[in-house]
Amino acid sequence: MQPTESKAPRWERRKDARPGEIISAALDVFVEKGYAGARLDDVAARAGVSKGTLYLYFENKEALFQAVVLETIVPLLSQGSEAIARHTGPRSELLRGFFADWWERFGSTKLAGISKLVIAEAGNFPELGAFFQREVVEPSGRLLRQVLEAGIASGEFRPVDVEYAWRILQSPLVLASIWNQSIGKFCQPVDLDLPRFLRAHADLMVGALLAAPVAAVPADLER
Amino acid sequence: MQPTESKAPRWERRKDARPGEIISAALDVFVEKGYAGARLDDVAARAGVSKGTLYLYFENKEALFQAVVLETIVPLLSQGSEAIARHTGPRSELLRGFFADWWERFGSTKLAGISKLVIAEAGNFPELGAFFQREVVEPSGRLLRQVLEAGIASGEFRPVDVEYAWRILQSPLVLASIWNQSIGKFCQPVDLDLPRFLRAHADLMVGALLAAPVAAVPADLER
Amino acid sequence: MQPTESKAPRWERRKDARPGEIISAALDVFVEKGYAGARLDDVAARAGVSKGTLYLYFENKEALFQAVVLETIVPLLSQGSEAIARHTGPRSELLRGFFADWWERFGSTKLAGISKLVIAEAGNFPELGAFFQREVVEPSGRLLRQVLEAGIASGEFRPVDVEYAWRILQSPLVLASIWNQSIGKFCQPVDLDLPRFLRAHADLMVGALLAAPVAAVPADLER
Amino acid sequence: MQPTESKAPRWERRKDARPGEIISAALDVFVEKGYAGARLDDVAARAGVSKGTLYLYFENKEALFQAVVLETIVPLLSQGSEAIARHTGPRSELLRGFFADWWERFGSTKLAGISKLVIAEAGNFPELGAFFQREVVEPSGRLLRQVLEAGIASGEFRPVDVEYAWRILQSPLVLASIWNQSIGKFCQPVDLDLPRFLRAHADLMVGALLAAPVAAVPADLER
DNA sequence: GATGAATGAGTCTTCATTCAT
DNA sequence: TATGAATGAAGACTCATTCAT
Repeated sequence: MQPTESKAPRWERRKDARPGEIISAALDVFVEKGYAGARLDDVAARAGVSKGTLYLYFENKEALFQAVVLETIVPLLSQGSEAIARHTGPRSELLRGFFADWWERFGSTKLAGISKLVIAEAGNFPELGAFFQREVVEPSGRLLRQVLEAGIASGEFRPVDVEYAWRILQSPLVLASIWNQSIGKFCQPVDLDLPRFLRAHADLMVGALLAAPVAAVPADLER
Repeated sequence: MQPTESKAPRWERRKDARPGEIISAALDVFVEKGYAGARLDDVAARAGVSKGTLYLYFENKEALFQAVVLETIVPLLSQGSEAIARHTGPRSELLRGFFADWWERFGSTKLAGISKLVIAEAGNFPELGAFFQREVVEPSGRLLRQVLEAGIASGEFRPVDVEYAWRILQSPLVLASIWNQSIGKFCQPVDLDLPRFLRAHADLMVGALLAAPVAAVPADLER
Repeated sequence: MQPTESKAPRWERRKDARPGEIISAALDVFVEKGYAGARLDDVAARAGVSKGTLYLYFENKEALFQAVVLETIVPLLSQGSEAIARHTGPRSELLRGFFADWWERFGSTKLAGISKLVIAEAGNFPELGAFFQREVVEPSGRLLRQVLEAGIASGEFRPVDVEYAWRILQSPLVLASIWNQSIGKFCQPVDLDLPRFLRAHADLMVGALLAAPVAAVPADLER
Repeated sequence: MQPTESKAPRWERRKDARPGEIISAALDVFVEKGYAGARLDDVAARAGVSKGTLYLYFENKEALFQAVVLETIVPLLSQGSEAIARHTGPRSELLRGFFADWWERFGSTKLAGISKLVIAEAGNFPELGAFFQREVVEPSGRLLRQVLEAGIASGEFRPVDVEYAWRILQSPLVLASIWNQSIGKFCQPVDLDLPRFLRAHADLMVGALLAAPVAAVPADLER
């Protein structure tokens, strides 16, 4: 009847672009709904494909989740590792940079939602937790440990229990990022000043590590 | 009144005890499985009632979940400031004691599961998150802030950004307790030594605060 | 609005009767559609229950199928075993009776459809085949072997390879019953005379076994 | 004709060969998995074509299935009566030879899978069953009947109900071949000795037919 | 003609919720 | 009140079929 109407194809062939589009959609849905709560229908709809198409690219829900982690979080780790290798100058500055980068590229983004998700659902999906532990937590720990050990070796940091210190040092950032993805989304303390939080964290952690007493505390923080 | 009164009563427990028993069972199941993963069948079985009975006391799963959080968290709050008021001696010791207590009474218990659960489900239940923030996080923050301020005022601690420092100082414990409730249940690093972790935490945090160079580092860790 | 309409209950509670009703419905559907082709929706509808109800009584499709076999076929085996125990007189008569019973109670009924189903689907559902082999084929073989061995021991039958003979003797009946459940349903040879087939089978098989030559062949079978 | 002719042809195989290759692949898959269990993906892969190509030659799965049966069964039929015509000597030997041949050329081959498949699917494809009955079962029956009638006429066999005897005599072989294609694939009785089974079958059947007392029983089986 | 990416209806299974007893 | 049998909507996953390339 309407000759111009026949032009809309039922679907398009986009083999190369699909996986990325699906992963991106899946990231959104997983972060928003959690693992169990994420419906593959929703992922498909958001990616603009049909449900069946998901299974052309990913074996099942778990594989899709792992792909999300591998594609979005894991690449950050190698970036971090390069930054560390490149660095010259005091280790304390490297540490501050590391924390700042972590926050900017992970903690403040929706990727942090993945951490929250893993913590929330690891009880019911142990493989998820093990996967995240193996692919994200441990590698990221190795980076931080490396920095600490180098700083101690050079005499810049005092000797601390490195095996545990790396967890402790990053905990405030990790917890804050998780917090922002859950409770913080709805009831942010009105006056939360993120830069100031990051500064306070870096100052305290560097202070905890430095071999010599801290020299300068910004005057505006004096009570 | 009723001639049949001599027959054994069909239900023995008092109506008043039921909601509490159900909530207690639900706490266990929710902590163990998360919200979506918790099956009302399991809750009922653990409470020793039938599934239908749950609906006599709670409108639905969501209402039960809210009741659990409200009933189990509130009782936690009326403790702690007394210990602080009683304390004499160095503030650093008070701080170490505070952390040790927190871990023993909360972080290492099933109650930590509630934190995890709230974080996990706050996205779907915003009021829950707000409630937890208002009733748990902030009061506990006030205590810690009090200690820090007193230490700074007395010159024992260096001046730090108290408003943020309290979050930072407790984060490692909070995160560790949450971790233990999820991933840690299935893939604990084989050699995790909890006392050593607590010691490392207290050392680092006290080190971050002390105005004078650290004195308490064990000699065998010195380079 | 219509006061009399409220009388129809949404469903009835029939705990004891349900399993039997479901099994009966499942037998029909399985025989009609095969294992893979049987939809649990259809089973439920035919049993007059909802799909969920099936899962109150049977763990899954396979368990339902096994229940069908256990409830409908297995009881026949113990009946057969009793009949054999009760028998006195020539073994050839026992054998004729055994075959006649088998046909009447199994081969000519829709239970034979289960045999066909198992043969048809054992390739895709090996457990199904193994279950049937274990619960039906082997026990029924033991019965027949028992008869043969007793007949040989008494000198009534000539010595044959019992281990294989039992399969051979019953094959014509088994194959005919399977045939009737598949091809035979649509293209029965017009003049198939079942009693005559059964008689021919019994005559040949007894003839194959008897130590002495067969005495009487009915005159009307002569060419 | 076409200036581009010097380029390598994109498809090498002739159009005419395709249907046969597909049918051959489909035979394997159908025999292996049954109708419902056969995936067109597998058929395509085994035929070395894409799934879409199947639809160039066959309207749908059902049409492909029918083509498979029609193409593979028909060629089987133009054999056998010659062997019978050629034979001289006792009919019992002819019969033994007939059974041995049948097993070797059909019962023990993949073609037996077709019998199983037809029996399994005749319920859903009545025409298939009718076709098989008409084109395979009945012609093969005529051959066997011929042998029996000749043997009876010559006095070597006792007079039996030929019309039914031919079915009965071949049933054990037919059923065994079907069995091997389904349950037997997964749970073969450990000690099944096929030659011994064939010998037992021939002995029993010849024994059932011979007019005179059996002469051919091996001495070591005598009581 | 040939391909294979894309579709979407269909099926088993789970579980929160209802209601006859 | 208490029960637990019954419900039915929802979700992960499969695969025959279509169609843009």
